[in-house]
Amino acid sequence: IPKQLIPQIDEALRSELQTKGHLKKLETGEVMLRENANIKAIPIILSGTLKVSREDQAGKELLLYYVKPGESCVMSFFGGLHHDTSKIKAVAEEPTEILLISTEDSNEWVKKYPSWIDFIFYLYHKRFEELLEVVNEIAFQKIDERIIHLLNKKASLTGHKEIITTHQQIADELGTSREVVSRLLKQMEGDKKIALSRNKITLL
Amino acid sequence: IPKQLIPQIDEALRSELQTKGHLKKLETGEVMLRENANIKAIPIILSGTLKVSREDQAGKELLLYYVKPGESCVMSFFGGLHHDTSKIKAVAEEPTEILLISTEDSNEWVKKYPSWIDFIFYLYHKRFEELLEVVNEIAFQKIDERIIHLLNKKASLTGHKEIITTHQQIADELGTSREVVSRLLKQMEGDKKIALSRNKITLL
DNA sequence: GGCCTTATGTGATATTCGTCACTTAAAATC
DNA sequence: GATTTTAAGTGACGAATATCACATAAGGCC
Repeated sequence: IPKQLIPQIDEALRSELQTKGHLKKLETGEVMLRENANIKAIPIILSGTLKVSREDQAGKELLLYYVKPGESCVMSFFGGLHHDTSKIKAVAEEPTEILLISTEDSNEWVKKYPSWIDFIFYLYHKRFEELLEVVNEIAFQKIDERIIHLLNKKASLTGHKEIITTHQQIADELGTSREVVSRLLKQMEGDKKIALSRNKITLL
Repeated sequence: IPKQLIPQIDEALRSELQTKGHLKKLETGEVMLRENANIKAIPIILSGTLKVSREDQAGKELLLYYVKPGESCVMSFFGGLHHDTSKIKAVAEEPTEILLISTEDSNEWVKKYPSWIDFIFYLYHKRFEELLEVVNEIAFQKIDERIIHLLNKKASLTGHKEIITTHQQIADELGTSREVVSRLLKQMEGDKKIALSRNKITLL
């Protein structure tokens, strides 16, 4: 099933993925990995999107990044190897197909396929940079800027200027409260930056 | 020079580090790597401490983590490979000795020494988890809690209950202002959690 | 079409934090 | 020991955000 999804790996490895990987389909909203869960496998996204977020003790959430087709949740990689528990939560944003790779297989491929190593390194690095972005945002940006940024991210993810979401959801992803988001969105509507309707925000 | 510093690598690689690595000494406060600089080598800390932080456009700073002996600044690893520029700043907290590894050597070792791969993976993972911690802190904790946490971290780093620092420095590391830090510290002193004097904070 | 659920709008108010404008104090230098 | 530099203390104020308490509206469902 995997093809030009992951260009950086070689053919032999690609066919190993085919035979050893275990296909799984997730519904929208289905939780792939919850915090503190044991990590048993490494998922590679075939289609759809995973949303990765962090929660604090009080249950407040914060979006970290999206995992798109051809990518993987790297935390699983090393974590799986060392019987670590997950520090993050991963939820399907839309119907999503993933290929589960056992930690044993991955471990073996590290020895056999240099391109597997490259792939993992690439993902680690990418996620690392994304995390740095998140740090920058929450440390230095005001919530209205963060909302704009999030809306743009969501729009580029789907390719639509219309974003199907609720204010509550945005608030959760930014770790703030619904009222704050509603107020700021209303303000942006006044500034003709967006148009609001129930369950939908349109970028202008 | 390297010895039981990095237990996870094997002897052959250890001697390669000896011969190929280039020793460098940094003074306190000396900048090893600034943001947007080209990455030419991977540093391994032999003694001392590197402080890694992020800056925003306005020049505000934020401490990300400390790099201790036997560890490395992983951003360099992949970044060096792909001629990336640095997203972070690294400064010596105290007189620090580092071993510089060229990206070419590292690249070769990836093929020759499995333990080098393990080492890099381990560091990536560790740094990743630390970054997640930072995200949690700035997203969910109030500044007084973050100050306490920082003081404890500094104390455990040196092994002393007396921390040599200024309020300004703490403010910088947390990305806030000096006045805020002074006020909150004063409050903690009232609560008998710490004792204050010029250039020094003592944990009680 | 009426009812119910869920989403959104909004005022009032409290906290937390950032900023400005100083003062005071400690240490460093001469 | 007087002077200068640097660190710390503090009041006043403003901005950003959080929280509470509702009112209103939009869609789904019977």
